[in-house]
Amino acid sequence: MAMNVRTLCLGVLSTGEASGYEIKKEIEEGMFSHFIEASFGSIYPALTQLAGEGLLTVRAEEQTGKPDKKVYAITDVGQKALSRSIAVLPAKDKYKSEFLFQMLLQQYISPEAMLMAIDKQLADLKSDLARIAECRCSEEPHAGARFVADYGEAVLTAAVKCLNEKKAELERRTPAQAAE
Amino acid sequence: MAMNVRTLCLGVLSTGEASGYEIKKEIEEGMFSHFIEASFGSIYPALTQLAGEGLLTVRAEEQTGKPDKKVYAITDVGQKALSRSIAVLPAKDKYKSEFLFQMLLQQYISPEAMLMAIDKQLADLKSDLARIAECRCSEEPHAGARFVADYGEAVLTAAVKCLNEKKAELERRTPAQAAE
DNA sequence: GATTGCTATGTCGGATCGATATATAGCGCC
DNA sequence: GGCGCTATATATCGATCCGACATAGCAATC
Repeated sequence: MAMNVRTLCLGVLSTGEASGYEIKKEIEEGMFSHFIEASFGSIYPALTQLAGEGLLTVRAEEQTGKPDKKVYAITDVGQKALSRSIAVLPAKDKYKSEFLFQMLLQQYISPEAMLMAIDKQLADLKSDLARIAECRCSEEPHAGARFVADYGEAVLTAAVKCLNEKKAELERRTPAQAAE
Repeated sequence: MAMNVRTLCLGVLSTGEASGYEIKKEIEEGMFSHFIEASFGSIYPALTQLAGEGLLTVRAEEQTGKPDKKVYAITDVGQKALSRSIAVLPAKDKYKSEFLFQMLLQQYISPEAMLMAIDKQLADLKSDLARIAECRCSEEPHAGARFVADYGEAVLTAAVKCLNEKKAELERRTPAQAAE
C-alpha cells in the first residue's frame, strides 16, 4: 500500500473538500489523528503536486477576518487513484515510543524521573481517549469511524490499565517518593 | 528527549557491544523491536559519527566463514550522553497504521479485501506477541524488559480481542463471503 | 499599542527510509 | 556442477518527510 502524504491527502479529501490547513487539523484532531501524522512541509507540496496532476481541483476562497485559503476537492481521477491505493494489503503498523525506550533503560534514571514519565504517558493516553470520545459525538458515525474508534479505545484503555498497575507497583517499592 | 538514531545506537550498545548489523537485528527482533525502527542507511553513519566523537570505540573483528565486522562499544562519555538524553521527559508516542487508514475508508473497498486486511493485521499482532514471549524467555528479565514486555502484551492482546470481535461481526453481516 | 494567539501558506536544511551495491559463504536441489 | 536462496556484513544514495522558521492578516486581551 502506497501510504505517503499524497495518499493521505486524497483520503482526507475523500470525506469532503478542505484547505491544506484544514487537512492538518483533521490529521491532528479528527478521526485520522489516531494513526497518522504529517507536517505542513509535506502536505502543501503534495497538494500542489496532486492538483497539477489533475487528482484534485483548487478553488481560492476569500474569507472575512481570516486570510484567504485554497480549497482542494478530489476529482474522479483522484478518487480512483485513492481506491487503487487502499485496495492493496496494508503494510505493518509502525509504532515509535520514546517512553518505552526510557522504561527499558530505566536503570539509568531516577525513580522520580520514571514516575514523571509514566504520568506524562498516562496523560497522553487519556487525552487520546478523550479525543476519540469527542470524535464519536461530533462526527456522524459511519462504519469506518466506529471501527477506528473502537480499535483505538480498546488499545488505549489496555495501555492505561497496564500503566496504572505499573505505577502502583512502583509506588509500593519506593514509598518515600510516592507523596507527590 | 533527543530521540534519534544516535541515541538509539547508544541505548542498544549500553546493553553490550555489537556491530551495526547486530544492532539492526536487535532493533528488529530483540526487546527494542516493539517500539523503535531504524534502517542501515541511518545506523551506519550514526555509528561512524559517534565513534569519531569518542562516544563509542571500534574494534575490527575477523570471523571465519563470515565477513569481518566492526564491533562498537560504548565509552564513559557515551554512557553519560545516553543518561542525559533519557533523563528528559519523553515525547508523545507516534503510531502510524495503514490498516486503520484502510478501515476508516472501508466504504471504498470490498468486504473480502477488508477481511484479508483484518486477517493480516491479526497475523502481525500475533507474531508481535510471539516475539515478546520469546524475548521474555531468552533474555534475562530485568525490570526494564519486564515493563516493556508487559506493556506490549497488554496493548497487543487488547487489539487482537477487538479485531476478533470486529471480524465476527463482519462475518455475521456478510455470511456469503465468510466461507474462506 | 503591544503582545499573544489563531488562521493560512509556504520554504528549507537535515534526518531518515528504502532500495541497491558489493562481497563471502552455506544449503538445498535438480 | 551450477543455480538460486538465505544469511552475514558494510556502505551509499535518491526520495521522502519532519521540524523549524518566515510571512502575513486579523482578533482579543491587557
